[in-house]
Amino acid sequence: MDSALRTSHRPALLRDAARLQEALNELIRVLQFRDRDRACCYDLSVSQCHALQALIQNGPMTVTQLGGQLYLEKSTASRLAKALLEKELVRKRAPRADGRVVILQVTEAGHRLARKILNDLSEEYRNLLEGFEPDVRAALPLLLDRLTQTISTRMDPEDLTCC
Amino acid sequence: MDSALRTSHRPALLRDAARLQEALNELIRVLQFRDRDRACCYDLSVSQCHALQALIQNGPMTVTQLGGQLYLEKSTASRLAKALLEKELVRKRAPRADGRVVILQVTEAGHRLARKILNDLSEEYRNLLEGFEPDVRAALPLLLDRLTQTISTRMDPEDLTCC
DNA sequence: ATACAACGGTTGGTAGTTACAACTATATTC
DNA sequence: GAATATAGTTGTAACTACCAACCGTTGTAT
Repeated sequence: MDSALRTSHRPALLRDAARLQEALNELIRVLQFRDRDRACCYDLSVSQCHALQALIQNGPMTVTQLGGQLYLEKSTASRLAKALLEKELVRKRAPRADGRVVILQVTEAGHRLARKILNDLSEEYRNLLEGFEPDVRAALPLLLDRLTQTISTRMDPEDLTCC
Repeated sequence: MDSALRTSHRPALLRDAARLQEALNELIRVLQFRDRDRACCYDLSVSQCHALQALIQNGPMTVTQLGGQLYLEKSTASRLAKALLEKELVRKRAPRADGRVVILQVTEAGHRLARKILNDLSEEYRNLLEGFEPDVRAALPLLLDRLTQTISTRMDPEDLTCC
């Protein structure tokens, strides 16, 4: 069906691009809204939650590395670290060779909280995924990873801050 | 392969849920970063850009409806509208029956700017999609729409602001 | 018919997110 | 040992967003 649009490749690609653009826009709005809504439940802001998860997924790291993980400027990462330190969800690991760096390590309390958040959220995603066919369930994360990877590497090389 | 994990259904579903959770987290970070980076190019903030696109996609609407589209509080939507009005990308349509409502309509300048933004972004997405197989290209937006739809309806009914 | 509740929108105040620039302290290099 | 580079922090400013209080319009009830 809809053969008029599928006769040539170009229009199909452009149409898919436009649809992807719209779909991602809508997705980002919904996710942001959900995250804003959920964050308050744990006495943690959205970005603090992301930081905590990044530290758990990738292990102890420096402030700058944390910023890299989250695509944030080092000053922003520093303040994020400060907030997590104050809440004692993270601690500074004994400095080693280089006296400048701060190594951030998730505390037991941090792990507990993160586990709780992950449990709650996974529960939600489990219910959500039940509405999808098993093969789609499995494919979805892989596809999203690939999409993220592609977008991310498309931006990295230039690194130009504007246009 | 990996039969230990696939013998029962439960673990597979939970594992997919966890992966989806991580994948979406990463995706949202990358997209936010990209949007922050791009916004400045058009003398438009990220949320103003979203508002403009929503008004174009869904036609003229009231301030509250705009807020609904973007998952924002009406006061936030009001200020967004104000900013777009000041930039003359949007105008107030002649009020009708109800003297309270303001109907927002995109101006010619607004359409021009939106077209430009969409063109630039579609160009990016076109290049991005070229790395994907044709069937994946077509499936991706549909899948994302479905995902968005599912997340969105999962939140609507409760509408509870916290926990 | 008039008081009053409901609604749409705006404004004030506040909190969180983020970047850029300037700064401090530690390391490296020549 | 001075100059330079690097890691992190702090000051400042713009953006995002909510809640609460408000104004004016509309609808409803007595």
